[in-house]
Amino acid sequence: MSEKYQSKTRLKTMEDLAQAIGLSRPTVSKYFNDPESVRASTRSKIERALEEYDYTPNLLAMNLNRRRTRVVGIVVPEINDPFFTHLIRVVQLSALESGYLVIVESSHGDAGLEARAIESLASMHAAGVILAPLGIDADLSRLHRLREFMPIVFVDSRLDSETAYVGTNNEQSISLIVDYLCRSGSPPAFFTMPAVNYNGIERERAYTTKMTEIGHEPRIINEGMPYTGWDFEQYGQTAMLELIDSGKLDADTILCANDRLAFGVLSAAFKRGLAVGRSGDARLRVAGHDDQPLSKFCCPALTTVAQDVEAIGIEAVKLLLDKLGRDGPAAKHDVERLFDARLMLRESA
Amino acid sequence: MSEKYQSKTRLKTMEDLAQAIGLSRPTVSKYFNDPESVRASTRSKIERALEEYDYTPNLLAMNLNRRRTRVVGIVVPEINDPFFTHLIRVVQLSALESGYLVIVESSHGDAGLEARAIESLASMHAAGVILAPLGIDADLSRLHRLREFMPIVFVDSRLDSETAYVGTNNEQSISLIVDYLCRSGSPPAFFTMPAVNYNGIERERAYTTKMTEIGHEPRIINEGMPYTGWDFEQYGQTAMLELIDSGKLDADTILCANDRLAFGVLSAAFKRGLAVGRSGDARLRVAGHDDQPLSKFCCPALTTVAQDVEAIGIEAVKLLLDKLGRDGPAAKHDVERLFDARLMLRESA
DNA sequence: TACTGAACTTTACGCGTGTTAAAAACACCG
DNA sequence: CGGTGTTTTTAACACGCGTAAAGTTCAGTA
Repeated sequence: MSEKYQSKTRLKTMEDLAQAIGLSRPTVSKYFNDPESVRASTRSKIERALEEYDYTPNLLAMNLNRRRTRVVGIVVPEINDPFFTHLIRVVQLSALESGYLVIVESSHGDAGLEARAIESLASMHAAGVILAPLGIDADLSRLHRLREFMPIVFVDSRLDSETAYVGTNNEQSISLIVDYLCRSGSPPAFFTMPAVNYNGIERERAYTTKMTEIGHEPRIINEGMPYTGWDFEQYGQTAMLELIDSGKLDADTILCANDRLAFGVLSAAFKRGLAVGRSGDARLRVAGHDDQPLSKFCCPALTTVAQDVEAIGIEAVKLLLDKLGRDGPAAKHDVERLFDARLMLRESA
Repeated sequence: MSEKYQSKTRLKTMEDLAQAIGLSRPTVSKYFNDPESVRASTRSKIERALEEYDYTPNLLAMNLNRRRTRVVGIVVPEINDPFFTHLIRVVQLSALESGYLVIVESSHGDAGLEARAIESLASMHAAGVILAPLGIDADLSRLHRLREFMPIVFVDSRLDSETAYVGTNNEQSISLIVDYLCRSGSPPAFFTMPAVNYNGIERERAYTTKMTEIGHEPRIINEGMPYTGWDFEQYGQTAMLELIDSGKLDADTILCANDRLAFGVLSAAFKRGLAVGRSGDARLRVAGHDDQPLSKFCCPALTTVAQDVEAIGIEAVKLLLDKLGRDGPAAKHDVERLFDARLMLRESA
């Protein structure tokens, strides 16, 4: 009866709990799967018992023999990237509300680990997976097979045009920042990102299209300085230093394909004593894309466009859970949901 | 026979696989639990079949009825913090090598979620948990009860002196950087961190002790500007701006309790046109603690001490797995393993 | 060849819960 | 009070694999 946690007696199985209440196990089981499915008086009996005893249903056993498991996976290519951790956070909290267990897996940039993570989720009959794919390196045919019997929602970067996808409208976001940059100064050159996924390609194309459309010459400033991998800041710094030192930096304004590149670019400019910003004495403007947590603490604070991570995460969960509702695992015409980005006007451009 | 993945026929249960090979299920089961435990000829038969068929054992079923589960949890207070994501990465890769499934949980700064995460791990009889506790807010008595029947290794911040702990030797790390700062310029004032866990307390104490020891007056520069929460950069910036604007900034050198505070401090200094660094014209030096991924891309690049995250993660896993080896879940005299930090000399101090 | 120990098969139970079908108990209503 | 529809109980099987015991086959040795 005591309110203190430590005095609650621990019950191991649902059977024990049922017996302590004076109900049958199936009834208690029904309660756990949907509290509304039992009579109100029964419900309050169970809930009173849950106050008094310390019982947590065994997640492994719970999900072993369900028609639809209450497990969803989220697989990200890199857990060191703040964008993905933010996404994980949103997905986890949002799925928790619907009573789902979220299994977080990271590929750590390795295609083998990505495959392994998905395999592992499949093995436990996860109800579905939210997948931010590695991109270029991912095993497409394998994913397509998986899609047959496990709902997948892609986020961040899409692999094909058939599967459900939630992400940022790169055309809108790039257009937004290009517009702003052109309005407020000289048209931007584009600092493109290492080819890890289709975001880079999409954004570069969006840039080119937009620039042409408004009558400017598009220019990729780091053309022919190829690099693959997720070490964006380092690449941004190295490439920018090379540009400055070789005297080939012939742009007043640089739009980076993502903020992490911009961090490197800003640090290179600082190292070489190049003032960045839109104030009088600065000769260079730098803008980014994504609005990472640290972007507002850059020196100078980074002007960028903010992806609506909250919306993306919540929508991805919603979409996945919807797919679970409809019984057919693979609907033919899958949804695509793109969210607009917001301009974050700061000091760097 | 085809090498192509998509042509492999998928087998659902271990029984199916055993039958396809012509072995009994228990033998195949033995193989999965320890490939060395079956005859070499049998092993190669199984491995050939695994090439030919697509089978992954069901993780839920596998761990439901084991004496010791092959599941370990890692619980972190904040998944948005690069230190923890790095730790997760190391732990995950290291545990994977030993055949363990790692379940990643984040408290998202909330004590209720932390309790829930641990409860959930306990419910699936996780073999053990690596826990970076929320700290101040954590429910100590609950954790002590848990410790009775589930091995726990604390990392990053300790809760008591009884339980296994792996972390950084804050005395050494602070001593190291204080020494350097005193040697190379005026003695540092200390920018302490919000009271989220014992790291802050330990580091502040280490600072005071060291300063006294070498004959300098210790000074906490943000004394009386209290704040709780994990939003370190923002706090660092706000507090520093206040210090500058009120004219109370009477220090040449600032040692921040962690890098994230330093990011905020640097950005505040930049905003106010205060040059930071150890070059001629700079009047202020700033140093940090942790060496986060972005620290080398700060403007100026942040001088700091690097925690040995790799070593900490690997040791935590090793310690946990060792505890699992010995049968008693709670050894009385638990180990404490502290790792030294390395000085990362950059431009900011 | 007989012997011995290791490896394997057979058989069977267990893990903790989901799920079902039929029977029993209950609540509500006229 | 009897009838009706809803809840709950009972009983049983299922999920996929771990594990144990006892019997069988196999390899290597005396």
